[in-house]
Amino acid sequence: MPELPEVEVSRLGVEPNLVGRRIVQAVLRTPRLRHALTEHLAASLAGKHVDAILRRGKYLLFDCESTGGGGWLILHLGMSGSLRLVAPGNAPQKHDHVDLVFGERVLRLRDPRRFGTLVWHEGGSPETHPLLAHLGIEPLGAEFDGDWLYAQTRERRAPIKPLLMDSRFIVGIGNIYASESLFRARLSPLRTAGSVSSAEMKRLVAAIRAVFIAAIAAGGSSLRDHRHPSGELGLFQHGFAVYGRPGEPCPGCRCELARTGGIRRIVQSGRSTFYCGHRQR
DNA sequence: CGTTACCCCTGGAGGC
DNA sequence: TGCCTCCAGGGGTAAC
Repeated sequence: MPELPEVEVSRLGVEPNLVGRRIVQAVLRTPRLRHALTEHLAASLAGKHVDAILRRGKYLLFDCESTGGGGWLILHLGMSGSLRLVAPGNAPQKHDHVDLVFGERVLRLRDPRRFGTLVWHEGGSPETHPLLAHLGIEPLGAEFDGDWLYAQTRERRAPIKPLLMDSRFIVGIGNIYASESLFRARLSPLRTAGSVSSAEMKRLVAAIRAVFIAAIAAGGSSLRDHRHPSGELGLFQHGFAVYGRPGEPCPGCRCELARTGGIRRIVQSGRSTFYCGHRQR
């Protein structure tokens, strides 16, 4: 579910409420998500002071290094995970697997499909953890620009859309925002990465940034489970140009539905891709 | 290299 | 009402 914008919205929601506070207790109600939720994990979290909450790709990183026996909590929301801030005593609902109790407030993880991840990392930077060690470039970072993307893709014969979703290459772009970014850049998802020109790559970088910035500002996309930690719904799903709109007129080719056939749905690497074959070349 | 199949899970939508 | 299939915002592996 959550792609970079939803994870960043979650981070922005929890950061001002939790940084500087101490985890009194970790309540683990489910034996495992993607990884086991052990007594060791609960014991490691108890008593830790949260110094900062960072994001790397779709991972949230809770910096707890200042406490004795310190380390990092590494959290991934998987396909259906969401974070909520609730009051102590708030009754957990189905799929509320984890509570981090911070005294007068509780950080609650809900994840129906349980593809999420919660692990404790000791021994320095979380970048050394196997889950993070091979992650690619940050799309909102300064090093990511058209020149970088162009240079990195010259020998790539894979279609551009699945490449955008490859976290070893670039992080944070999931199935929704890959389609939305390519639409904004007017690039076909079927183009091989190596065939995309320098000017087109510049357009693509600008499109990815613009879509992410707009989505974060809108509170992310709430298709099923995503919420702002305060409980508010994200609104960006109303701003999708192509995702989930097969057969609808392309918002860039208005009044030409009969000629263009509207938005198409195809499957690439097992995932749905939505695009306008008329506008995106 | 790159693609496919399959796995981890639950739930919603739609056909019958 | 039930039962069936397909689909879903992620990511990992093995096989071709």
